[in-house]
Amino acid sequence: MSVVNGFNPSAYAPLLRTGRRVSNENALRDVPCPAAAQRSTCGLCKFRETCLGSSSHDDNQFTKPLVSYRRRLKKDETLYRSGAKCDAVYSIRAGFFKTTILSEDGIQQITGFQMPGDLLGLDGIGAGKNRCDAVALSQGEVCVIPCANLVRSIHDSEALQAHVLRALCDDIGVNYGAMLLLGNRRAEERVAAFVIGLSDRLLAFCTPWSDFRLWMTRAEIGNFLGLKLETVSRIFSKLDEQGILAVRGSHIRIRDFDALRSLIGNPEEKVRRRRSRGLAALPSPLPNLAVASAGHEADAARQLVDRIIERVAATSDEVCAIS
Amino acid sequence: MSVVNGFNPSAYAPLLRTGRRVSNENALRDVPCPAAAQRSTCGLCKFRETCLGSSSHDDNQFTKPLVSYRRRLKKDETLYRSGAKCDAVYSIRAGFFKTTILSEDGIQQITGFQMPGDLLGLDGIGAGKNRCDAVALSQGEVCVIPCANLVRSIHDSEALQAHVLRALCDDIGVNYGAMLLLGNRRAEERVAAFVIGLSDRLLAFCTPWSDFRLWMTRAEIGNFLGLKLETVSRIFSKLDEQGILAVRGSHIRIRDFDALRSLIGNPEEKVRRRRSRGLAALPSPLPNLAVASAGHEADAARQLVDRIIERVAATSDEVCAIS
DNA sequence: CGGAGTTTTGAGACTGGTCAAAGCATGTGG
DNA sequence: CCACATGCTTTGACCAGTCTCAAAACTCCG
Repeated sequence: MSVVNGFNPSAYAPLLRTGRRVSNENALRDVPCPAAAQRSTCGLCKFRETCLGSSSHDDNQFTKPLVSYRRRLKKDETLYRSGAKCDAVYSIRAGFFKTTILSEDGIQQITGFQMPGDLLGLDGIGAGKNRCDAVALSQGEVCVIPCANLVRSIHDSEALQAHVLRALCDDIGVNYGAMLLLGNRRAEERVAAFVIGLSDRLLAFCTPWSDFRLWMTRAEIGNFLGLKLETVSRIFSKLDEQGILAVRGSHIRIRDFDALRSLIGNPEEKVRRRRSRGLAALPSPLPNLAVASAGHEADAARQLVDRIIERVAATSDEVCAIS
Repeated sequence: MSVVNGFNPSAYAPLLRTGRRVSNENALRDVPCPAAAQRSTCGLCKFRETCLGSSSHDDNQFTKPLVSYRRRLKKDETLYRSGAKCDAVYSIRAGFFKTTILSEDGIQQITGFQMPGDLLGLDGIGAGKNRCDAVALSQGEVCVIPCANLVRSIHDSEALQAHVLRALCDDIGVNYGAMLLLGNRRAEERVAAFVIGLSDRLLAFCTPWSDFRLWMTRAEIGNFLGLKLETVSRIFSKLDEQGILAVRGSHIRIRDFDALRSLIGNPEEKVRRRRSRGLAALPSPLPNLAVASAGHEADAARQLVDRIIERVAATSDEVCAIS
């Protein structure tokens, strides 16, 4: 680890203290476990080693700082717009975001939800233009990494190059998962997978995985999942009745994780129907468990172990509340 | 252009001549315009400048050859498997391919169809593992680019780095388009968009855009589009009846391109219903025409002009048949 | 307390899926 | 060269899941 690695609690503190608008200062306040979030914010960042400049140990040469400044956003504020020149990439320090595309005939599709530790705008560096709109779902803060810095640094540092390639490829993997979800899953499965996916990512971000806030509206969830908001609402209600989830407005709690997970491959009594002809539901010719679930792959093992440990250990839901 | 740029007609000729199995030697025979295909194969390749090594003019240093060898595949042969170590990336010289992912519970999703000029396996370089299975839909041939070569060369050549980033980002853009298709479009729109997309790409690949072979089965089209094969078949039949397409088995002809295109935003008399609430169908707040249609962006202008010229000029369908 | 936006819930319509059977195309073997 | 087998495609009838429209309930905020 280099001395200056970007993780500096004091640099983070102002975000907690400031906030002229008390009502909207929810970027961290609403995260059930602010201390944990604070602790891990820079630790999750892919560029933490080089963000503020460091004497890079792999190339034996000095690298200039990646991050030029930080930017804070209010809820509903747009970070960047599709089609605009991509002059920077962003690493999320705080807050939740969505990215959307807009078709020629005005149809909007949410392509993803992002949280602290995620990168925004990386998909624009290839063409030099942003492909999405990025909008804050809550108050948030991002580290601004100018593309010029990034491209230069990619050339200088093999580690950084690997990071960027990795992030891009992971993104593609996540998109593949989304395509599978949209193309092959019924509504209930999609919602279940969505909640599980959120839970997984929140866990990596070190907040409680079973009890969190949905930063997006039903309409946004539905848009992302290819469903209408009413359908999402109905499924939430149904899973609530079944005791699998506890949904109260924008707050959700996973009460039976296994049941939730089992919804995905086994849509109730439809199972016996599933031996259909055609492409779907092959009896898994080779035991390929690696793909299509999310974007984990190399860290998957470690994360999975962490998750299992935490989930098993957590008989109560008050896991992170100690801090 | 460097002297050795990989485009060498004599190197390509063997593929045309060989073929112990007369019946399956259809990689090029079935393309309506073999001469055009041959002409453009290497010209479309993103690595044509450096594939065989060249004194790169942007870095003023000698670059080692990218492509180590070529590999020929029979129909239904697997180029690489998901989860396997990604030791190479492939540039398609001939033939058509599909990439698929397999979920943990055995559901398969086709993530894309590839044709000459496209890259395969690039999404694996980040994690070092392939994320998809890649399978040949026809006899084909690929240039094998070992990852080691590629990663080394990315570091040496800024142009190549840009190419790779560009290809990855374009891939992401295409995936976004697919998500929009799967999440927001009805069956007829999906099929129409699929045919148009194929046509566009075949045109870039310099084969007739209006009259081509569908290399994939109905089941594969349906899987890709999130529909069942019967639905695809029904829609083909319907568009055939309407005189928009002429579909005979695996051969398709676009008879009314404008009508086909107009199907996408305006699903018949549903238009007036479309003033729905929620996220969909905003009246296009900003005229953003850049996204979500396909992967073109920088070359879009040129390609578009070409396309329009060719499409307008082509009163008959026998465009490329001169060669 | 009132208003705007979000969520829930219901009733009915319709798209697309499911199952089934017949029609075709392609390749194989006699 | 033809008959047959296999796999793909087409078409029909029926049904289920999801969408649409509508209205009431709720939440958040001024």
